[in-house]
Amino acid sequence: MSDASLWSALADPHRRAIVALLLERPRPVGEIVEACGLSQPSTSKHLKVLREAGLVRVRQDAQRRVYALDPAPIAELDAWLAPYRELWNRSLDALGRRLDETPDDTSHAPEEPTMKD
Amino acid sequence: MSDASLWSALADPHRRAIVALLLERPRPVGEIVEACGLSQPSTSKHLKVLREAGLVRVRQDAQRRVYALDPAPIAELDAWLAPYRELWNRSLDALGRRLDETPDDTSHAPEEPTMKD
DNA sequence: TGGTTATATTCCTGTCAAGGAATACAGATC
DNA sequence: GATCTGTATTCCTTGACAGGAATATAACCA
Repeated sequence: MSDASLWSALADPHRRAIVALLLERPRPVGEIVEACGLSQPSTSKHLKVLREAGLVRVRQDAQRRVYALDPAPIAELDAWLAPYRELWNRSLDALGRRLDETPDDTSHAPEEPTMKD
Repeated sequence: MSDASLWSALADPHRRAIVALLLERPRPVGEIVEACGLSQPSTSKHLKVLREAGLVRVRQDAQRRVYALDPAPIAELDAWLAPYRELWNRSLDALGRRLDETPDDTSHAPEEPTMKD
C-alpha cells in the first residue's frame, strides 16, 4: 500500500534532498526551507508527501514542527532491493567482460535459457 | 545524472513489475506484454524508459528483442540506501519492539509481476 | 484580545508523463 | 519484392504533479 507512495515520494529530487537533510538530524520546517532553497509552501507540500509515505514523522515544538526521518519505509526499500542485490553480486562474480552484448554469460546465469516461445 | 531517471523509472509500478519479471530471466517484449497485461506500445515505452535509466539492456534475436536486467543501477540505489540502512539498524537496536503493524512476511520477494499497487 | 511567528492549505497554472490508436520500421520467409 | 511477425515511434488526449501567490490555521506572547 504505502509502497506506491514510497517510491513516488522518493522519485522527486527535492524530497530526496529533504530526506538526506533529515538523515543528519531532525529539523524544523524553516531550516529545511532554507537548506533546500524551496519556498515554504512548496516545502510543506513535499513534507506532506513524505509524511503520507511514512518516511518522516513530526513532533510539535511550540509553533515549530520538527520533522524526523522514519527509517522503517527505507527498510522496505531495502527488502525490495535484496533479490537484485544478489543478482548484482553474481554478475560481479561473472565480470570480466560486460560489453553490451555477450551471449555467453549464460554459463553463469542459473536460469536463463528457458526461453521457448 | 542517471540518478534522476533511475528513481523516476522505478517510481512506476508497471516498470517495477517489468523489472521483477526480468529478475527471473531475460524475456522478449511479447512475453512482457502478456505478463503485464499492458498494450505492446505502452510496454515498449516503459522498456525505453528502463533502457534510458540503464536498468535493462537489449539483445536482438531475429525480429525479437530480448530484454535483460542490468543490475548496476540497482547497486547505485543500494549505495544511496546505505546510510539509511545504518540509521535503521540503530533504531532497531534502540527500539526493541514497536511492531504493532503487520509483519512484513513478503519483505523478501520483489513485487509480483501482476501489478497490484 | 490582538499581533507575531511558524507552518499548512487552497487556488491557479504550466509541465510532464501515461495510455490508446495508428503507423513506421526491421528482420524473416517465400 | 510481398508479406508476415515483432517491436518501436508518433500523435493525441487526459490526468497527475510541481511551483508560486495568497490565505488559513495554530501556537505563542504582550
